[in-house]
Amino acid sequence: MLSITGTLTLTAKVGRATIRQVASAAGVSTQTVSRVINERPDVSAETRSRVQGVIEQLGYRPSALARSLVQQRSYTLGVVTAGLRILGPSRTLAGITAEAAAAGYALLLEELPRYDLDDTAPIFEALLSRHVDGIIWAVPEVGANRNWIDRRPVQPEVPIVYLTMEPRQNMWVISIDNYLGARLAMDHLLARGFRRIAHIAGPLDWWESRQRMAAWRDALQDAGLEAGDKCWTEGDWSSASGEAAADKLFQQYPEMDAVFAANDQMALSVLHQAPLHGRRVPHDLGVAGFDNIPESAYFRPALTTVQQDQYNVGKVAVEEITRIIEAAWKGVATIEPKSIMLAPTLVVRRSSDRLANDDEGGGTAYE
Amino acid sequence: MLSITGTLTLTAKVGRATIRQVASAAGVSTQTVSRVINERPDVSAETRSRVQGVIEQLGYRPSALARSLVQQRSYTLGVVTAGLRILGPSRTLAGITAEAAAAGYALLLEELPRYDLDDTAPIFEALLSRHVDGIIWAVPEVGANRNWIDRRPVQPEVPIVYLTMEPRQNMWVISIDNYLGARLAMDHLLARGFRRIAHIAGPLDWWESRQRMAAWRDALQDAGLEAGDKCWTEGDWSSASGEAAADKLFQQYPEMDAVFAANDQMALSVLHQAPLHGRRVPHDLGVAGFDNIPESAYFRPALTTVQQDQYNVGKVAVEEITRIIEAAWKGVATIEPKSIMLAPTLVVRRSSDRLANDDEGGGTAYE
DNA sequence: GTGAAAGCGCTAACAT
DNA sequence: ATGTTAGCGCTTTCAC
Repeated sequence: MLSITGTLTLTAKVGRATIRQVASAAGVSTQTVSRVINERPDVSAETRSRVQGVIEQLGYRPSALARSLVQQRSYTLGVVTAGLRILGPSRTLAGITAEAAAAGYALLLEELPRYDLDDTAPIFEALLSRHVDGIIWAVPEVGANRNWIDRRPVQPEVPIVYLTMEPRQNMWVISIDNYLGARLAMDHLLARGFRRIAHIAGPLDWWESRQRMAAWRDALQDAGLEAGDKCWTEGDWSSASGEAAADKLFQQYPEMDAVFAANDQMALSVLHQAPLHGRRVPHDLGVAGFDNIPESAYFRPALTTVQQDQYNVGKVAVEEITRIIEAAWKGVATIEPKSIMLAPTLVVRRSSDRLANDDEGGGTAYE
Repeated sequence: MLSITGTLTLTAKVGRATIRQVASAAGVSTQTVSRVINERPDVSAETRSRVQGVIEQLGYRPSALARSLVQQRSYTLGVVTAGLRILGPSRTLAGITAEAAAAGYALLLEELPRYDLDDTAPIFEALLSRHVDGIIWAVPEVGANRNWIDRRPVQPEVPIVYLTMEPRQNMWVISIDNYLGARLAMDHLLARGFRRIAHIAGPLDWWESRQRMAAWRDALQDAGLEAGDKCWTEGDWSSASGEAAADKLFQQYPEMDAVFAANDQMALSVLHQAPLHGRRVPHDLGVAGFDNIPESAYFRPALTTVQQDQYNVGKVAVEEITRIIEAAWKGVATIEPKSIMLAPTLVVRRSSDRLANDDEGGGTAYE
């Protein structure tokens, strides 16, 4: 029977055994313990079970930190987000957490205090100093907050996947196709017979807002319809701004017969303002939104809107970045960066049904 | 002039200088470089600036990993969350990220796939193996998902702060006072003259739901009013469940003159179902919700609801846990665990104003 | 004010 | 199948 005092460090803290303590208690070398915890085949069954017994008994837990240091690989992803207070980014984050867990990666999270932050160096420093294997930049493209990209070295230390932005050369970008989504909504309104369709844009320093607005304009122009300055106005995503925007449109474009709002919150305000201007939705005014927030099926009337799968954006981002990391690790020739555009879908509800029967006003939303 | 080949590792990867490379290039020892990057006073101004020059030039960045290993302290917090798809948890997370950044801590994020997960050991393993200095358990208390707490060792390796749960002995708990919040809503409805107040509860395996419901019942009973089984029903937080719940209440408790819903989404459905049952809100039916989601000011009528500052919960959690960590690090005698209950506030809007003038129906919500 | 030696906990590369 | 040596990048003694 081996004395436990052997090479045991006497000052060992309670509750945190080291590989050396395990080795000594099991009467083997640290290397053998390492082989056991990494499930390597070249350990005899007898030794393995003995070591495993000691591990259990001592409550030993390998240090991912030490492992990362020696392997120069941390199985950790850096995630930079912004605007967690609103729902979109958190959904993307949910997709990231789920897929990262499945892929065996931990997540180091940073949230930008503002969307329009240009000095991103400290964020990268913080992440890289902790040896992340890759970075997911899940910040919407707003204003000039992508300028720093052009200042970055051509070969970054770790792969970076960018979300929610205009695809660019030589970069990994994963976005929802906002233009397509808005186009789906517009084509639907046109097909339903609406002709004078107004637009409440999101803040136009957002790339997503510009995409949605471009689709609105193109759809009208392609149909030979009017899309002049009086036909649209800008909001800031909030219901409050939507209210002001709706009032403005009723004033400057009274002949409009439909409104396409850049998100559901602003569309909600249109639903509420319409009756005050003597319009019934959808008979006198068609309305469509964007996002498909959970409540939109319960607006009155239920809101036709564009569904974007933000959860999936996060999921795909992790899938891609882990592929890149694994490839680089295996020494595969650098993978060519590509952009991925995910297609949104249209959810048709009552707010765009101009021939709707008045009687079926309540009850469940139909989709 | 020193040859750069001196002690330089020739296989050094581009873009990642080590402290040794800096030392060698600056003609000093690694200790001196360490002193410079840690802003220790005992370095001559001349040496310091020379070293700093080399650091800039080489783009050297200290490895937080190596530092964590040797100092046995990572300046990293583990955050365990659940339900990022909905807004509450993300707001708390936003408070955590902001305060952690301010305190100089990084965040390792884990999301539970389900609320009612009882086998939490792997989560702790993952976090502790990465040497987190503390853990914030930001998972709502649902069903038996707190049972594992009683199985944990009395002295955990790192401090844990629990959010959104019933305060317990010898634990750090930070919660919103749901009972108080619901009581605020109920006392307000009673003060406005409503007497037969029904309740749509959240899922009753949630601690928060039970708190809100207890306050509903107590408020009625304290006023000598009825709070029997026909006066309430259970939803699942969704607007869809709220719709079914509202219908059920109109059937089983037709004499009700108000509804207190456990969240705003379910309250929204009450607002919509009321007209179908010949009730005008607020004249024939008062309605109050809980959460103050952004849209609730734009419901029609605008919704009276309870505001809970979930962002602040996250902020306070980080403040507390960093205090505990710093204290432990300085060897201060263990701080006595305590629970903190944060008070919600009531936001009074039109849906509870039974004497409201019909004319002022539209426009801006008044608060 | 500065440096040398030792070691945090682990694994890669070689022994045997 | 197992052990030895070296070292990941840094900090902590303790010298000088």
